[in-house]
Amino acid sequence: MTVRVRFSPAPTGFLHVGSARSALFNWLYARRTGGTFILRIEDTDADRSRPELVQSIYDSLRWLGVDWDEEYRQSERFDSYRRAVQRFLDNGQGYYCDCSRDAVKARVGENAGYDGHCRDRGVVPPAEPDGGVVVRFRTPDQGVTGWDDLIRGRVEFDNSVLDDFVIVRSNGVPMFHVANAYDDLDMAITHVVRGEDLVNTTPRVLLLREALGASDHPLYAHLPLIVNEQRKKLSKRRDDVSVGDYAKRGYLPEAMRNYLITLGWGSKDDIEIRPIEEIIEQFDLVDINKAPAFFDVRKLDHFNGEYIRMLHPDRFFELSLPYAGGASTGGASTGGVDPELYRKLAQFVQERVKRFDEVPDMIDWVVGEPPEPDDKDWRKVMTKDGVSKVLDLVMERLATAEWEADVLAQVVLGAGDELGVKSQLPVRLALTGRRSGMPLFEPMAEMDRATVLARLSRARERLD
RNA sequence: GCCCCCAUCGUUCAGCGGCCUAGGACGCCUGCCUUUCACGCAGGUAACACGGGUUCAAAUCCCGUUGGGGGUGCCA
Repeated sequence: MTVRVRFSPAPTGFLHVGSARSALFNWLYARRTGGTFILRIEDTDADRSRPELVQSIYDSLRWLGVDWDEEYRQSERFDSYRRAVQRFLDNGQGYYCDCSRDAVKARVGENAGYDGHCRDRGVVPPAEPDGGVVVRFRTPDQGVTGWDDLIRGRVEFDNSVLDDFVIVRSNGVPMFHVANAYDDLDMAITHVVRGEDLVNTTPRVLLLREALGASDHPLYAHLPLIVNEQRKKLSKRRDDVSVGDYAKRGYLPEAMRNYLITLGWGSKDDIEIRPIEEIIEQFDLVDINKAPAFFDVRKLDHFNGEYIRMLHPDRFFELSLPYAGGASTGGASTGGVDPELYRKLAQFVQERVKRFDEVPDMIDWVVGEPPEPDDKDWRKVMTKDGVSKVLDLVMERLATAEWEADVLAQVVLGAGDELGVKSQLPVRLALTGRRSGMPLFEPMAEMDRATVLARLSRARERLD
């Protein structure tokens, strides 16, 4: 039997990292087994689905390198779902119910679900839609519904705790359970890999499948959730979760993909950062962890830095150039950057950024204006003995020195040696506004003499 | 309230009854390298939630406690 898995996002928002990981695990399993990976857009709720978001889901999946073999849209399959529901109605597994929410609550209280009030009342189908009449599914009163979860082991629910749930809304549109059960059956899905937040809907889907005549069920694998630092499920409101936003901030798709996979799964050999081909080779659903995992951006940053350093220099230049002209957070805006100038700086940048959006702060002092030095940095670097003297000497020699990196280094470091003072840091702070950053002299050689001297003398004046 | 699930360093993954005086990675700290920072390299810090069993032997199996999470919609 060939593996068929699906990723079924609802287009109600941008793809977030949790969904992306679900997609990834499905995709990994399909690729590992030579199976089929299906993208199924679950857009049965017209009020909440936004068609234009489907494109953004495509974009995020493609960005991550997740490709799909088949695609379906549930909004195009309503006829099938309605036929399925009609069968339930015909054989008594489904029934009409005209109870309002308040009426149910009045009968059973706040903490209980539906009480089966309309099971045998013979409520008739509404003349027109939206007359407040829904279709419910008759769940068994006894027995258990369960499955052997690939990740969690045996999970069981007493049928007595399962309410007769709604399968068709009062507006005539079938609920996602129906679509889900019908499609998994119709599409011959063999493995359902999805978030743990869906475990409790599984018995409903299982029951629906049986009502649909399924002789067996797919294997289920419920993934542990990705949580924030409060250990709560990642939320679109509270947390930074949109895959697209990470792409914009300068994360590499390979790094994001690799990191996401390490949340809940690890290879036996303890190697985390590795080509996707190796991961595909080693991946198996049964090895996935049960416990929720915290989305640690700092570790993502580390992965990203590693991937950035693995980039061919030309590729790094290409990918980071658009960020180079971005506004810097520390200093003034760098405005548009001359690509030829940036090309010379890129090699130094590549070695020390973890994200592309760190590029502007790295180069602003060469291509634009440096930020005002931090007071603490200033005190630490500039208030040492001899700083004024070194600055004077450096300026004097720089006025006539040959404008070339080696010479500049010699001038600055030489002056320091002669006076027995560390000269690199004061010059760096005066020039770049920061205590750390790229190597000093190569970029400095790309600046013009007047600008360099002006910055040095400005710092020198401040010392008096 | 009811249902379901989870529990190894701060974080993440490894460990699937003896190889564990618990390993890797991120973070943090120290040193080396070095024009600063970063990279790299060499070290260090730090965990089996608790209590009972089972067993010759438990981080690993069972039960309970505690703690955490998810669900409980005419959303998916």
